Amino acid sequence: MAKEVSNKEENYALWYNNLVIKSELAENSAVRGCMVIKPYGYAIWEKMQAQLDRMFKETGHQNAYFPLFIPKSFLSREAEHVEGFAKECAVVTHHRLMANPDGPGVVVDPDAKLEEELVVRPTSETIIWNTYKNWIKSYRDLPILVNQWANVVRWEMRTRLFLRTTEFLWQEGHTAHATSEEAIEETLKMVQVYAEFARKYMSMPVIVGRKTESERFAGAIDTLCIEAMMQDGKALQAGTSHFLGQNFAKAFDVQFANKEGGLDYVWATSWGVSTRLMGALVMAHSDNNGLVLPPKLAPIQVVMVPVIKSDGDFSNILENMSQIKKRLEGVGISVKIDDRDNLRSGFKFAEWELKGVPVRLTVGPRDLQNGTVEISRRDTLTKEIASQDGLETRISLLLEDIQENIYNKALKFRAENTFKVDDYNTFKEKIEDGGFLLCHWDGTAETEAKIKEETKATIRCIPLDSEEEEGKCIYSGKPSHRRVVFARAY
RNA sequence: CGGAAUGUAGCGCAGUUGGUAGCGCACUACGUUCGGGACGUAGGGGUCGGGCGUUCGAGUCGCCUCAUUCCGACCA
Repeated sequence: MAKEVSNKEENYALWYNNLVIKSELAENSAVRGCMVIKPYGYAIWEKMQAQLDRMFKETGHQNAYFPLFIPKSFLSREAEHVEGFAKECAVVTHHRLMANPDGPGVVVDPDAKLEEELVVRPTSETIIWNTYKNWIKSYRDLPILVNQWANVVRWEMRTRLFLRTTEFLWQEGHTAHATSEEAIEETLKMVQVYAEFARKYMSMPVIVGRKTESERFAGAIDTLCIEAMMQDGKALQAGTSHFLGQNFAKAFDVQFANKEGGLDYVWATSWGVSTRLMGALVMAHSDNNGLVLPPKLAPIQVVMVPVIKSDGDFSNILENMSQIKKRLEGVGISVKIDDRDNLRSGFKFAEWELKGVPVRLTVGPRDLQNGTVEISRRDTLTKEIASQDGLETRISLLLEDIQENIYNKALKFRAENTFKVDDYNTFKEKIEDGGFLLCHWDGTAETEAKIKEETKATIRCIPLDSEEEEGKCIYSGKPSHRRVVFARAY
């Protein structure tokens, strides 16, 4: 099965399907494009969750939980917001089933029609701001720094495993502030948290930037984002942080008494990342042998595979391995001993590589005799024989090295596929090969739309750290002061 | 929502001009193996996505329907 996978390097979905996670659908149901995550895959999400949660708490946030169902009317309070989400909402209209009077099975009880329909949250701004209204009376109640871990549903026309599923898991931060400055600062702070997470933990380089008006979140004044490059050269938006201004406060009438005794509308932000990050992780690092997980997010960091010659040796080897396991666990490394006796070691090697475990230790009769162990690293697929002495330090350093190496590899790939382009013909040629194109743009939505129409490339973001540079718009020739990032995106 | 394809065992598939369901992998048992995806023997597992129709007889033909995948359109 794995051999088949390796022939289709561009088909990341096969890895999802065969290795970690599986897209399954209830037959004959209206459930559409909802993923089922296998335990091993979910463990990766849990690792991400745990780290992000730590980072949110470090920046002063608390977790809370709000309802799954949103009264339909809430959604229409903010004009742009409803426009952005109206076309992809699942709606609850009834609350009861009954035995089918005309045959077997059950039907919706027509008498159980809801007074007001409920929308399954596509995002929680509305229901949260409806709640915040009751929480906020005075400037003393501010800021509110809340995060929610939840599932959301967006009934998009087309799903793509992990990148755009109908139901997905995410976190959404919703903060309320007394001043515009404070909210803007929060927006910036959280996008930087995402960038740090992507770089340090996912080993995935990202560009931090600002969305253009047309790519902005429905209801936001400003949207910041992190953009990553996948191995096929396409861009993937991996996280967003929005400055919502007073839009939602006004829509839900959330005012507070300021220090001066006057009434002000609250300033808001929202920010989120989702299970899309798992798609990013797969597409950023995988190779033809399967997943390559960064050690910091790998559910299993070290897998130990015994090589067995006879039953007698097997128990000796297992004994030796569990000693090593204890030592490694003592320094905080997660270790799995693959003691399945019905599989050959070669099969296990391939299987753990498929699952992306960063380091594999092989112990056989030879090693037992010599006090050695074979160390294989997933990122480079290289092996070496090492002494069992001092293994804790050696493996700890190796895990750090792998973490860094796959980051550098991804960074190098991005650098090799990022180009400054100054004329439109070159742009049209280059964009076919994928990658990021840094170009001048006149700042108009019209130009942006034209380029998208003609090349399918969009402005991924205006990098926050972009330097001022005078130039001419690649499309219109009008003056421009900085380059923006164009790419085809997922 | 447009175009194309697909739906048969857990997974991947075959199934001829219509004749009552098969292969590989996986699974179970036993044995031989084990330093890069082992092999033998014996087993278990199916309302052929669903419905209606044609027919003596439908996995196969017709109509409808549901769902999936890919390409578009759409998409904080």
